[in-house]
Amino acid sequence: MATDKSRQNKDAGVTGDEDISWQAQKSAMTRDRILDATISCFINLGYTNVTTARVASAAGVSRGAMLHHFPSKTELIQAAVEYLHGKLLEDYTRRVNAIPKTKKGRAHRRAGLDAYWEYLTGDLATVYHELCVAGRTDPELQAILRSSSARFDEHVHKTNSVLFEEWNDRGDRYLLAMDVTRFMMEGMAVGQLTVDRKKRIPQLLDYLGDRLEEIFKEGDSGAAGRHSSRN
Amino acid sequence: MATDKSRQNKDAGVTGDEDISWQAQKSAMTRDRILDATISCFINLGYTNVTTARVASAAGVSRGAMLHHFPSKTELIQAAVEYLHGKLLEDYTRRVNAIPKTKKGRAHRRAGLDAYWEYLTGDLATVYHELCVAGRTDPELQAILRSSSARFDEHVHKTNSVLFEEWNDRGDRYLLAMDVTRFMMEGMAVGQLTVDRKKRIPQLLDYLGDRLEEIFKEGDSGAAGRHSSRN
DNA sequence: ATAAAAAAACAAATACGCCTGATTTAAACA
DNA sequence: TGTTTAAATCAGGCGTATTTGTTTTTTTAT
Repeated sequence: MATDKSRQNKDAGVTGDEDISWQAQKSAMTRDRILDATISCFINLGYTNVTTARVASAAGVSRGAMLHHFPSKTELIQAAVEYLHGKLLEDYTRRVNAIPKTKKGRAHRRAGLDAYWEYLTGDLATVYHELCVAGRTDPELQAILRSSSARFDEHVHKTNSVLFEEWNDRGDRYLLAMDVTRFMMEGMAVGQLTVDRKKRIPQLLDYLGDRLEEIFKEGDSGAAGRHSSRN
Repeated sequence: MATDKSRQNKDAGVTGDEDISWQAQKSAMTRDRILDATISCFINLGYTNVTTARVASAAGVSRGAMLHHFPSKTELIQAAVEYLHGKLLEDYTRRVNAIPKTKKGRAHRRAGLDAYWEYLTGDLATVYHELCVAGRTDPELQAILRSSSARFDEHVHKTNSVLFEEWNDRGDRYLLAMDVTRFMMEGMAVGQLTVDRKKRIPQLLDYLGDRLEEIFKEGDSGAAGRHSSRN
């Protein structure tokens, strides 16, 4: 993977300084187009219904061309999963950064919850969840996911540290808040897969937000009022 | 294999009231054996890797015999899903009924949480979740699931009404408690699919139990009630 | 001109549904 | 009661369709 096609600049003095040949650019473009098409197929068809022919059709290339870039389906899936992780990170950070900087304190944290919810119910996270489920009985996919998810979790953790920076020195309470948030919202996202429960979602988000405030409030006023998280 | 020839009731006029022929019994037995094998294949192979040949092999019958009972794979899946729902109900009610009758009040409700957790992390619920995920891009499976899940949800609701009978006249608070419980625990169960988080699970269950008590305590004594949870 | 990139044809494997044949059971009948 | 007939249950093979990977051919860029 990561087949860098940027050689043949050895001594071609004629075209000289072009260390990235135009052919390599085009190749990389079709490669990305194929990966994008794979993600689209994940979204539209589901992981199990993805075939190399459908991906090639969606990408607008022939199967032969695709097999040239990805010699086997396994390598295609592997590259697509890494690509998906990158898009997940970009999606998540984009939503978080879209929170107005004017929001502070509780409103800021609540906006973080909403952003996380939008992220979780988006197509990318849905597909990622589907891949995790499929990985239960697909050791190959499981290995691919495991190798990529470590970096992903680390980056999310870092982003959350920024989001909840006023709290990330709380140790156990911080972990509890993260777990409660993640699990409850993931459960809500999964539950929405089957039945439409949009009406109760806002209420549940409100409730979750209140509980998070509570978790850290208790830690605050329990000992002494240090580190006021009011803003 | 397993051909128990227990049909010497041929002329035993004493038991003459057998209006169901022994052939029908045997047929129903192989039918159930096939359905059990299908569930096993769901568990061991995953929904997408289930083929008619594997099911027949696991059931110990030939594909021809299976096609006699289930003319197409779709009908097999449909019957297996209904069968799975029945087993899910039986599993859930068995765990709930296994709660010692000596437990009362808060301890009883907490035992209900544990039972629900054991149920959610069991093989059957895991497979059911997998089917729901696969149904996203499989309209046929989605229709099958929808037609069966209604009765299932209704029965679970009834069981929960017994479990939390002291609260099932609370309207909104009851719905909130059910949603919070279900979503958070489902999220925990899903999260455990990928990463092993067994260490934090008890703490989270404790937290969830406390929040449930809190929800109804507040509703009990208005805005002031913060007393210890009594029966 | 050469080598990469793209397209298309080809071969192998798998899975589903259908068909025929064999065995067992229930019923009909002398 | 014993025999025959019909129906159900079961076993296995065959053809078709789909998918994958390989190979061959054509196009394109350097």
